[in-house]
Formats: sequence, structure tokens, C-alpha cells
Amino acid sequence: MNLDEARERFIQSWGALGSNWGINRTMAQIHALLLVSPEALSAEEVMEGLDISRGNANMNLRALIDWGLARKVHKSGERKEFFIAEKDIWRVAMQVIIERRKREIAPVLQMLSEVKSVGGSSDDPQVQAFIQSVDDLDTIVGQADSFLELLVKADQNWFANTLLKLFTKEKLNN
Amino acid sequence: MNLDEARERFIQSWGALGSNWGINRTMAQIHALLLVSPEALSAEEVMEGLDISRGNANMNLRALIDWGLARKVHKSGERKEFFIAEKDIWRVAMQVIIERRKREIAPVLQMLSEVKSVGGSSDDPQVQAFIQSVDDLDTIVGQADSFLELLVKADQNWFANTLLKLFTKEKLNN
DNA sequence: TAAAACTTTCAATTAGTTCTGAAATATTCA
DNA sequence: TGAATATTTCAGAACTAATTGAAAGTTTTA
Repeated sequence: MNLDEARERFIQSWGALGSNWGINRTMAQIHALLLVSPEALSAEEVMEGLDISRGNANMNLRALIDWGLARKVHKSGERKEFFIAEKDIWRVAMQVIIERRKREIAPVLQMLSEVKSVGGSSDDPQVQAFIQSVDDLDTIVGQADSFLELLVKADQNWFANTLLKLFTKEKLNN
Repeated sequence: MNLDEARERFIQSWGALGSNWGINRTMAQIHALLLVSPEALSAEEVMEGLDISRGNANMNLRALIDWGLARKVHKSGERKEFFIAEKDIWRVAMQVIIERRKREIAPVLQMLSEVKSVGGSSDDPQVQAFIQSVDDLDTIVGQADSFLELLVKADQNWFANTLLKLFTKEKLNN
């Protein structure tokens, strides 16, 4: 496999992954293209590299910047703006994804606490069963929420060192 | 709020959550409906309960079974098949993680290892830089994958007690 | 075995999302 | 300032995913 083929394959795959995680395909592809480009690229170059329209390139570059996954750089003597990917993608990408997930969970926790009020102290077994299910969900969704919250605060080194080592130890002990 | 309203609200919300987590809305709604139904439901009942077509119900019930989130049950004296959801919500969460790992993370790791082979031992700085980027990603994605694998092997109590408590302590210490 | 009961499939439709490209706006240069 | 260059916007087009419903397939019963 030569460099161009490898880049192409990488960009395609990364795009597919992104689209499964709530990042649109083109946005993820632009991100991939910037990641594997040693130099900052102009909007023009992104358009050509991925064969997309000016509007599309512009919109998704802006979205990437919004998300903190890319930024504009200025090349002296150049009039155009250039773009590079944030290389520390753990910090940024994970942050973004985790925060998104948290935002999605919040309304569910709200809903769960609301529906628990159903029927008050009814002893209808249907109601009992429903409340039981909802309680279980509430527990686990709550745990997921706390966990995500902690991940948001964790940084890459903390994750790599503390967490992974801990897991290894735990696993060996059991 | 009465039981039917609560169920309805629950089904809607769960459907919305699912669609953000790689499970399509209808699939998640069917799962929710089965979760809050004390009895197993027939395809017919699912269709009526969610007001969806026969084909849609069938396809998504099959998908749920595929994902290990529901199963068919047989009622004696009945000719129809009935469906019941996995009620242990921890297992549901783990099952979703298992499937998504298989479907999404595995191919990405595969791709990363393939594209790393680019140019063999070339000392072209372009190639070097590309390999560097890919290596970084490989590390991160690999760590995330290992983490998920361990999580899947862990049980809920372990997670709730050890992991969450540990995180809390870590956070306070830093 | 045949008709009834039930399940699955799939082509066509509908709904939802993303992309294009040309026009409008903004910025830079001389 | 005004011509050239660069960026942004957005309505409609193109594309993708989800859904329908009718027909084909399968299993059961009598």
C-alpha cells in the first residue's frame, strides 16, 4: 500500500466511524484529511482532496472549529486561511463525544423521575412492575451519567495510566 | 400521571435515546414497549402498540434479537410467536457495547493496522508523519477498546462499587 | 392435502439528512 | 476606492435511511 492509498483508506474509514458517533461523514473525513496532512490545508485543498463543494467544505470546517477539533492558522504572505487538526484528539474528540452523550442522557433521567410518580402508592402489580423497571433503569442510567461526568474531567494521561493500570490489576486479582 | 401515560412517555424517550446510541428509534421503542409489558407480546400487539406496519415490526424485532436485546418465547396453546425484552438493564447496556465494538471499533483497528504497513521502512518524512498520526490513533482507539472489553467482563456490582468509588477518590485527590 | 394462521421479504414510498453551487457578503491589495 | 480574492449563506437537489403494504413463503391444523 502506498501513501496515497493509505491516506484514502484512512479517510474513508474515519468518516464511517464518525457517522456512527454522531459526527457527520464529511466532517470526520475533513478531520482525517487534516490529521494526516503534515501542512495546514486551505479550504480549496480540502475541497479538492475530498471532492466536495465549497459550501460543504466551509460548513464542515466551521463545525470542526466549533467542536474544537480543528483551527485556523495564518500563513504569512498568504491571503487564504489554512486549517489544521488538533493533534491531541483524545482530549478534544472524547470530550466532545462524552459531553454530547451526557446531554442526551439528561432528559432521560428527567423522564425517569417523572414517570416514577405514576399511580402514587398503588398496589396494582402492573404499576409495581413498571416502577421496578423504571427504578432499575434509573440506577444504571444514573451510573452511566456519573461515569461520563468523570471521564469528561479525566485527561489523557490520567486515563492511560491510572485507569488502565487499575483494570489490569483488578483483572489479575479476580 | 397514569400508567398508560407513563408508558407512552417512557417509550418515546427511550426511542429518542436509542437513536443517539446506534439503535434506531423504532427498534428502541419496541424494546421499551417490551420492557414495560409484564407479558410477552405478539408481533400484532407490537404493531398496534406503536402504530407501525407489519414489516417494520418484523424487521426491528429481528434486529433486537440480533443484538441480543430480545428473544422469542413460545406460549403453549398459542400458534403465534411472542417476544420478550432482556430486562436486566445492565446486560442490555453490555450487549449494546459488545455489538458496537464488534461492528465499529474492530474494523477501525483493522484498518489502522493495515495502513500502518504503508511504505515499509521508508524514511520519507511524509510517510513518517503519517505513520506517527496513525500510531497515535491506534493507541487511543486500542485503549478505548480494551477499556470496553474489561467493562463488558466486569459485573454491575464491581462497576458500581469499585470503579465509581475509585473515580470519586481519584478526583478528590487531584 | 388444502386452507388458515402466521412470518418474512422487498419494491416502492416517505422522511430525514447532507451537499451543491451560485449569489451575497466580507476582506485585502494596489 | 474599486477590483480581485476569499468566505459565508441557503434554497433546492441529491442522497440515505426508515417505513409501508402487499405478495410470497412457511408452518400448523383439520
